[in-house]
Amino acid sequence: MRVVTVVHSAPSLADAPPLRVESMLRGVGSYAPMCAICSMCRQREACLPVGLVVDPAVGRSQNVGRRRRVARSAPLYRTGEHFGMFHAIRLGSFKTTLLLENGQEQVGGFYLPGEILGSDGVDTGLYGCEAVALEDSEVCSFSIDALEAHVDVQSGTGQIMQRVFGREIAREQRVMLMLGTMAAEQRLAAFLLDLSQRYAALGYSSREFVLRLTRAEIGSYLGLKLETISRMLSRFHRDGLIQVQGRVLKLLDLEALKKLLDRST
Amino acid sequence: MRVVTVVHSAPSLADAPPLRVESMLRGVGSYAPMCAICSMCRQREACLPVGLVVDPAVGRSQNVGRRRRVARSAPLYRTGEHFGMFHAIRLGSFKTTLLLENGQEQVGGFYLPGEILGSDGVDTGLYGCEAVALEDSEVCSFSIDALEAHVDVQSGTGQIMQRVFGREIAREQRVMLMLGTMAAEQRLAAFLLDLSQRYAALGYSSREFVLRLTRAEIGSYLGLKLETISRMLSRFHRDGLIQVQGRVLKLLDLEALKKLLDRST
DNA sequence: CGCCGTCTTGACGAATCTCAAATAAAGTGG
DNA sequence: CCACTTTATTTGAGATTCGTCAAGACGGCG
Repeated sequence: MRVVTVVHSAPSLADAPPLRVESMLRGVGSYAPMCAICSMCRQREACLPVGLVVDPAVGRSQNVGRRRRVARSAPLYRTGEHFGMFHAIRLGSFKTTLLLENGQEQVGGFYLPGEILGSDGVDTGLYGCEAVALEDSEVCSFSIDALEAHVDVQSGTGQIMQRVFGREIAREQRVMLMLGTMAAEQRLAAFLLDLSQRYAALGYSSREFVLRLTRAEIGSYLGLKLETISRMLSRFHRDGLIQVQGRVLKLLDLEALKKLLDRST
Repeated sequence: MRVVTVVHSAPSLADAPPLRVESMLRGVGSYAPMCAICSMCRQREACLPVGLVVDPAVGRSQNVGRRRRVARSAPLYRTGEHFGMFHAIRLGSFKTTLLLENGQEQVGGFYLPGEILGSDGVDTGLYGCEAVALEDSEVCSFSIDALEAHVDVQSGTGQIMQRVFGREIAREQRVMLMLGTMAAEQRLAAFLLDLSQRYAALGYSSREFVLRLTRAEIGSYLGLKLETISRMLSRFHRDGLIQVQGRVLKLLDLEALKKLLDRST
C-alpha cells in the first residue's frame, strides 16, 4: 500500500508559493526572515516571496542586486573563485560543500529562501566553499560596494553586513555545538526541528516538508554516514515521531523530538 | 628520569614576550596577525606585542579601544550579556564556551594574541558564548560605533569588519570540517598543527609550546572525551611524533602529523 | 605532608562505521 | 511511454572506534 501525500514545500520555480505576508513580517526570532537590503530594491514587490523584510519607511528604490537563475545541481559559485558577491536566495534552496584534500566532500550548510550565501569568501577574497542549487533556484546577487552606494552614510552598511555575518556566525556556532556534543539521534532530531522552524518562518508548514538533501548529504552535514541517517529515520518512524517516505517528511510529534535534545551525554 | 625543557610560550603578563616585528609583519597567510584597527590607535607602539599589523601610512592616531586586564579563569564576557564591544587580545589567551541546556559546557574556540573576540554577539545583540581567560591576559576593547567615528568614510569600516567577521566565519568553517569528517587521531593532529601555525605567526616556536587548555577542554573543543585526548597524546608520543609532559609539548615530526590528515575515511 | 584537580591507563560496552545485498526511485534514450 | 541504466535507500551482520567506569599516578599548593 502506498500513501500519497501532498505536502507544502519550499517555493520553487514550478509552483509559485502563496504569499503569507503576515507570517513573514511576524517576528524577529532566530529564523525570522531578514535583510534591510531589499527595502531599497526596486524589485521588492516581486521579490516578496523570498520573505525578506520590507521597511516602507525607506524612500529609496533602486536595483541593488542582479537576479540570476541557477538550475538544479548547478553551482552558484565554486571553491576558490574570486569573491565579489553575496547572494540572497529568492527561490529554491542550496547546499554548500567543502572539498577536502583527499577528495571527500563535506556538506557545510543548507540554505533556504531569504538566507544569504557567500559570507565565506570574505576572509580570503576567494569563496571558501561551493554553493550548489538543490532545485531550480533564483538568487539576487549584490556586492558590498554596490550596496554601500545605495545606503545613506548615517545608518551605514554596518547594520546590514553585521546582520548577514552575525547570522552566519551564529549558524555555524550551532552546527559546531551539534557536531561536538550530540549523538546521532539528537543530531538528526535537531536537524529536523531546525528545518521545521525555518520553513515555518517562511510561512510554510512546520510539520510537513520535502527533504531537499539525500541521506548521504544529510549525513555529511551531520557528521554521520548515510546508513545511520536511514536507520535513524526508520527508528523515528517506527516510534511514531515522524512519517517518512523517501524525501517526503511529516513530523508527527514535535514535542518528543524536542525532548530527545534535552538528554545529557 | 625527568626531562626538563624550557619552551617558548604565548606572551603573558609575567614574562614579557620578545618583539619579533619582522615575523609579525611578514605575511597574510591563513593565520597572519591582522587588523587595521590598530593602525589608528595611539597605543599602537605599546600594543605591538600582540602582533597587530601597523599601517604607517595612516595619519590619524586616537585611542580606539580601552585596555582591560582579565585575570586567569575570569570571564571577559558572559553568555547573554549585552553585546557592545569587540575585544582584541593583547596578551594571554582565551577560550569561549557555550552552555547547553542540560548544563554541559562545550568549548567553542581558543584564541591567541591578535585575535578578536566578540563576533558571536552581533547576531542577537547578546553575546552567544562566554569568553574566559586561560591565563592572566589583557585585551583592547572597542565598539563598532567608536570605530566608525575614527575611520574616514571613504574606506569605511566595512573593510575592517569584513576581516573580523570573515576570519571568524573561516575559523568556524574549519572547525565544522574537522568535527564533521575527522577521526579522533586526525582531530588532535589538526589541533596541534593549528596551534603550531598560530604560534609561528606570532613569532613563537612552531615546535614547542605550552598547552593552555586541559585535556578535558581540548576534548570538548574537538568533540571527544578527555580520556581519548590523553590516549592519543600518549600514542603520538610513543610513535615519536611528539614529546609531551603535562602541558608542555614538543612537535617532533610535523610531516608525520600532516600525513595523518590526508588519510581518507 | 596531604588534599585536590589533572592526567594516565585498563577493561568493557555501546554507538557508529563498514561491507554487502536487495529494493526502490529517478533519470535516459529510443 | 517503455525498457534500461543509474542513483538512492533500506536493512543486516560484523568490525572498529570511542565513550564509560574505575583505579591509580602525578603535580601544585596550602
